[in-house]
Amino acid sequence: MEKHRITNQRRVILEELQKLATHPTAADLYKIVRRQLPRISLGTIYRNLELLIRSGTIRKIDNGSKKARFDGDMSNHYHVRCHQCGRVDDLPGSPRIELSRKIQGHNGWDIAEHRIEFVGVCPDCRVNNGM
Amino acid sequence: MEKHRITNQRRVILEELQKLATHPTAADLYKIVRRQLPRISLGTIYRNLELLIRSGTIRKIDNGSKKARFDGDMSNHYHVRCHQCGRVDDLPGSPRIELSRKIQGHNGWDIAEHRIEFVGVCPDCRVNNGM
DNA sequence: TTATTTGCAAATACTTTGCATGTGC
DNA sequence: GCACATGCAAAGTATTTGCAAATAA
Repeated sequence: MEKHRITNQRRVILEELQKLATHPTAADLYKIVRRQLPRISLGTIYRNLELLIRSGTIRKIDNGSKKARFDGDMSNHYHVRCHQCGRVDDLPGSPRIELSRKIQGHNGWDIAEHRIEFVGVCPDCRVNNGM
Repeated sequence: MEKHRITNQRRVILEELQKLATHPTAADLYKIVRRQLPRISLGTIYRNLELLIRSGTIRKIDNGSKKARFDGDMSNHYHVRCHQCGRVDDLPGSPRIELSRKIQGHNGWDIAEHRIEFVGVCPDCRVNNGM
């Protein structure tokens, strides 16, 4: 098992991520954390996010874009992503565990989990579109 | 509406993609198409994939990795992704259209579609893991 | 003390783009 | 003929990494 220290950088990164419901990108988080730690580097953001993922404290959201987004809420939930601006919101309601069970063993695959992502247009973009 | 020509490059790229059930990356497809068109460039692969997506002929699969994968099968289906090697297979069974309907209108979102991705370990990796 | 972590900068990986040339219609 | 497409190389964007200095335990 890896030995992890509680550095200021690590603590602030995690605190800020857990404070947000907005699933920030690494660059978003960099901007936010720099308000408290102006000398932190983007490399440190990435290294700590990676480490926090490995330790099961946070998770990375696979969204269509090239930029990864991060989620400090480890409870099981689904996401809805805006096709236009990339914003990701949480959805209420608990996951359908039976979905994974149903697929289990299909063609020799060992299924651990499933993700559901709804894709649409967020309220802000709807307004901007003039709807 | 855009005017598209049927170039050799475009035709071969589409044919090869539709021939495959393996959801290749752009680089995979580049390697395959070069067997027929040795002078094709990777830029042309990307430009044509992009154009074919815009015209609704193929689709991009959002998988966790940094490399995009492409799917020449536009029928509605779900995917299963290998956590270890990145391989993506199709799953049988038709999508649960009622899922999107159920979410529709949540918090002002306009939902167009949903995506389900199962994540696990593929048969090959299971064998390599000694299971 | 000392193994881990950081800041910085350079490197990497994938994708996109500018431009002169080529080609489908 | 000419608008669209290609090949090539350079640029762009997100992320990762090497290394000397800093620091938590």
